[in-house]
Amino acid sequence: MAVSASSILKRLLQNINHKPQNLSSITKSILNHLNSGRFRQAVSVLFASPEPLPYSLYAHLFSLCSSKKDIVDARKLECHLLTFSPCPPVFLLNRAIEAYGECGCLDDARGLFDEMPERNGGSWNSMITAYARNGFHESALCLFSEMIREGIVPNVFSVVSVLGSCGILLEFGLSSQVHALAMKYGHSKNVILGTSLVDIYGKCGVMRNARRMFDEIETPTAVSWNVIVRRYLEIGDGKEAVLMFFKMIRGDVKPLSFTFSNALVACSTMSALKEGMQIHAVVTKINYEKDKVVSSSLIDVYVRCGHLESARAVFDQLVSKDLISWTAIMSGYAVSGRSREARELFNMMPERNLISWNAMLAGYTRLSHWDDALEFIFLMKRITKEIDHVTLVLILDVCAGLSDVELGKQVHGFIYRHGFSTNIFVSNALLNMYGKCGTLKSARVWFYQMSEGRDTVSWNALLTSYARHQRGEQAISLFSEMQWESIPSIYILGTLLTACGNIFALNHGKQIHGFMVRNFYELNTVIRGALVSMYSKCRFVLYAFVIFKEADSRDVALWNIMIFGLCHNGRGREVLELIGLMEEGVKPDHVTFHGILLACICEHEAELGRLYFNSMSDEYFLIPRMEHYECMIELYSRCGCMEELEKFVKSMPFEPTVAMLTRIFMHARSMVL
DNA sequence: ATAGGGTTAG
Repeated sequence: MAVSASSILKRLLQNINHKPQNLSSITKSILNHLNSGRFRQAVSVLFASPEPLPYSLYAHLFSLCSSKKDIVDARKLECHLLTFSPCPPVFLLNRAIEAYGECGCLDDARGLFDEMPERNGGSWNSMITAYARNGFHESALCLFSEMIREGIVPNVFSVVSVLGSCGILLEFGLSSQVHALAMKYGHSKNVILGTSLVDIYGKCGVMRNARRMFDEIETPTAVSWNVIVRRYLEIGDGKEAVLMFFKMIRGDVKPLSFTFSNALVACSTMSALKEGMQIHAVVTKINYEKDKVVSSSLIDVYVRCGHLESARAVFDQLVSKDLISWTAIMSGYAVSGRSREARELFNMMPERNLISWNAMLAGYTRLSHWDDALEFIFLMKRITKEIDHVTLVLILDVCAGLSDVELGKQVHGFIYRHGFSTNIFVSNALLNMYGKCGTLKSARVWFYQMSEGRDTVSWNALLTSYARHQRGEQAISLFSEMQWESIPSIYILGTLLTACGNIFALNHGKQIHGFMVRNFYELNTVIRGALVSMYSKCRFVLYAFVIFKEADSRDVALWNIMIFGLCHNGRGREVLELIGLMEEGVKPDHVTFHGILLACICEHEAELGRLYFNSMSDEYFLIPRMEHYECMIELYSRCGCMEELEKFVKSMPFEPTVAMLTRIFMHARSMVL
């Protein structure tokens, strides 16, 4: 309340100049009470006195009732006003309507509105706002159209008020009409109107219109910028959100703290470190570092970009840390795989809520630390009684990780009893749990119980379980069923390809490949790998090679799949030719060398194998693993290089395993025979 | 006299 009692006093004194008599003692006493913050006494003094007051004092008292949501005193005021002023000015009655609206007493507001002897645009507007403030947006819209029908020309205030309700009801068509009306009456230059139009078109998801409205605003205010950034963020266009933020900075408009966090969240979703850091610089420049909300978003940006230390620095320099900033940094450690440090922070937290508990638990499950997770769940059960769908999903993941279907069934019971079965995340996690535990029958039963509640993720979970448990045929037959109700994701297609490879179902594999081509799925590296692997396993290595060659870029995993595919088909020579072509930037890893050594075995290239084996540690700093030693033993044995073999076994940093000795023995015997 | 946006952690 910018209007203080003393400024009222000043205005009253000016009024008095026209009226020669002195300020009444009643008015003085009321002002006295108001000055000392005794609102109720002020009103009771007023009511006790049979004397009209200056209008500005009534106005002030009404607005105090509004802010205090004091319905009783608002009614007293109206009563006093009407008793002593037979013909009060319209604006005072509008104030009364507002007060009733703020107090949530729509009947009083509407009653007064209907009984007013005379109304102006402000009266309509107060009533419309009263409906809108109390969530009766339909009534607000009805009243607005009634106003138009009565021939009252809406001013900017009415238009803006009614647009607020349109925005909440997502009334795109009506908004356009009101928009047209506003233009007709020449309100096109008003910033606030322009901003609400940006807001509404954005809320209705018509960003093109929103952007056009924004571009038409001559000098957007900080609020206008906030709206456009927020709306871009909401429709998932983080890039444009961030671009607009920087445009705002270039336009020398000081961002609101909301705008900072909106822009930072956009950076988070895109893992845009550079932009995040630039925004951080602006935050520092205009001294917003103390802002808890901005800092929490900043922490999240750094966490998601993998810059945990920067996140920590932001957290450490916060003077007053709250639950959210604590949770943000703790969860940062948890999701980065540093659960020990996360737990230390968790223990240090001055307070925790369900979100903090869930974040810590998620840290354990992300790392597959199932035992820690389980212990934590029991602790959680003991200390906090709270649990929600996120907790349940995590607990089910733990059951799946531990393959503990008995525990999973108990959780299922809990879910049933507490009405979580309709939550799609929970029910999918349950499905996944049954699937991972290998209880495919339960998975299938639950899947059909989900009936209309299931989605693509559910299908994926079921199909993946079948594929993983050597039930490729069933997975493939389910796939055709699935297409009746959902569009398969690229992931599920990958899973199916793997299933086809495992059961040598070349025709099914080809069908899935064809399906992807026909439906313009983008073949990323992972899917390409699945295709290469499927075709190689089905002895169709030529196709595999074409898929491999057609890739725009190849990572080491794709190379490895191709190399193993060739080995699998006895094409060692081609492997040895191919690895000469490994692109710059793709470094061979353990798996690559395993494949190369297999190829050497295939082609009886003992000397070449030795060179590659040595280059592992000499050139690539890879420490050979068990499989590489096994390959070398196999290679030397097969080629009959017994001296090299002996030397090699003696040079090994560990004793040969039984399996190794058996291999050597078998080869030696076959040579003798 | 009356008008717009409304954030951060799982």
